[in-house]
Amino acid sequence: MTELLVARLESHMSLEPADRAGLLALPAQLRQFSTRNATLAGKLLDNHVHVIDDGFACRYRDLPDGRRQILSILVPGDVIDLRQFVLGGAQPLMAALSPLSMNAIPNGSLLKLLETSPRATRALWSTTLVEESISREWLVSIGKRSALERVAHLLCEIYLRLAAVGRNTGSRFPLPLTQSELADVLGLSTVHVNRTLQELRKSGLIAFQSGMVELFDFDALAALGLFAPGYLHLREPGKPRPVLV
Amino acid sequence: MTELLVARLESHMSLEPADRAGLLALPAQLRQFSTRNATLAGKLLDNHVHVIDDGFACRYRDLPDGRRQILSILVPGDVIDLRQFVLGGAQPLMAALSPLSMNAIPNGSLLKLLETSPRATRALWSTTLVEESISREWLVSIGKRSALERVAHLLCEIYLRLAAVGRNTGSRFPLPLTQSELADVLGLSTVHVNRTLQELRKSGLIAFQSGMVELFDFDALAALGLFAPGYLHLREPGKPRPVLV
DNA sequence: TAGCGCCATTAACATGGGTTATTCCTGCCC
DNA sequence: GGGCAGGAATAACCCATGTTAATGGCGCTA
Repeated sequence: MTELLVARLESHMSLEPADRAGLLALPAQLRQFSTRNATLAGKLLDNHVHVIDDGFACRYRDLPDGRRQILSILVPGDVIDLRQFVLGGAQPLMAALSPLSMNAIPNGSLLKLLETSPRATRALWSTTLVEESISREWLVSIGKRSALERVAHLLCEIYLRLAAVGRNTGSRFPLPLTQSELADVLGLSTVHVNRTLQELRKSGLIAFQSGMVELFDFDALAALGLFAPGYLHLREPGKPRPVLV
Repeated sequence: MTELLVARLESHMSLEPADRAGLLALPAQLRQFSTRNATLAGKLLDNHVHVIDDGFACRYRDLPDGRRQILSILVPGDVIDLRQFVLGGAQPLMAALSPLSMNAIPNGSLLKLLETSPRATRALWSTTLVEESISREWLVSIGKRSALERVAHLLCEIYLRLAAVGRNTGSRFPLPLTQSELADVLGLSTVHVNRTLQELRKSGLIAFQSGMVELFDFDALAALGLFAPGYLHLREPGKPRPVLV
């Protein structure tokens, strides 16, 4: 049951049939978490790697005095604990932003696949590189983009990431974050997120209600947010990206 | 001539003798760049991976209207183009922050090593994960830390990263960035970086002159910057981190 | 359907850090 | 050794965004 993982890997690079078969043969256990907002600490299986099957989660860091920064938004297809698998040590905390289902793959099975398939290894490696690329783009947003640009940029990003795994409906997609959580993503205050969303609504660019976003003019929003999709490393349908070997 | 690379990998995880030997056997060509401030675009060898041997560089992103965000500071031991090697596609721009020497390793040789050594693969993978971890910590800084905390945090980070590859001298270390470049790292204005450095100097915590920093009280600076070194994934001397397999 | 709690919205006000501009310093070049 | 250029240091002023606080709405649950 790791089709979604394969789809995700193939959104970034092409796979050989043997690698795809190896990945699809990985044993996976589907696990459900119904409660929003719950930290995932202690809920993940030890010695397993988890792939989000449905729902949203986030990584975050808390500072001692209560400030919180959300470090990444995790969507279906994201592998959420490769760092621990490869490097060991602690991961940033994670929390569910919606009811969540995940596939848990035993470390041992994955390890066996990686021992025999350098290409599958590089495919998984590349998902961590894409995540890094996204982190860096968020640095640009928080460091240099205005509030309006930041919000526009984030909406464009999430839209494309969801579209890559088929979780959008035309120009609509789910985004189950409160304004206060968006504030922690964007390095803004809740109040200012609200002001900024109002402004985007008044310009007729977006609707955002009950956790659903609609983009009325993606190109205009992308221009406003100085959004350039290259950092997502998505292969365009017609243009497979050259891959090593 | 890739001892520094091995040292760097071993600062994060332990290597088996065979892996170390394979890494040390990689052919490498030492290349010098004497001009500061020059973009590295077009200066790196195609189909090679580069490891910084001496000097500082940075990755950065320019926005169309001239805003610039520095995404990472690259120090000796850093491998600077693994993303391109694994994922292809474009990398963020890079620039030299000082005269620079780098070892260029042919992609083919590296690929051959990775085909045969899953552990060496995971070691290189882990350097990209550590870089990602650093990017995320920078997100916390820019998103949530005050200017004073940001500067303090950055100095602690660079100090430890340089110490891990033996490029500090007691509590002193090189940091060849202008205040305006620091501003682009920290998401601040040049003027405010200056104000903040003055404040740290007045508190007797640091000296910073001609590209050399001295930390008079690392612990106090770390407390001020809410600095917790875990995200650097450095193995403490006495506590080797458990590694897969 | 009453009551509770979380979230969104808005207003009024405060401020950290940005902007602009000037001076100073130092190293370098002719 | 005079002039020039880039960086550092300051000052004065400004504004994008933060803070605080109050109100309203909506979906639970009993």
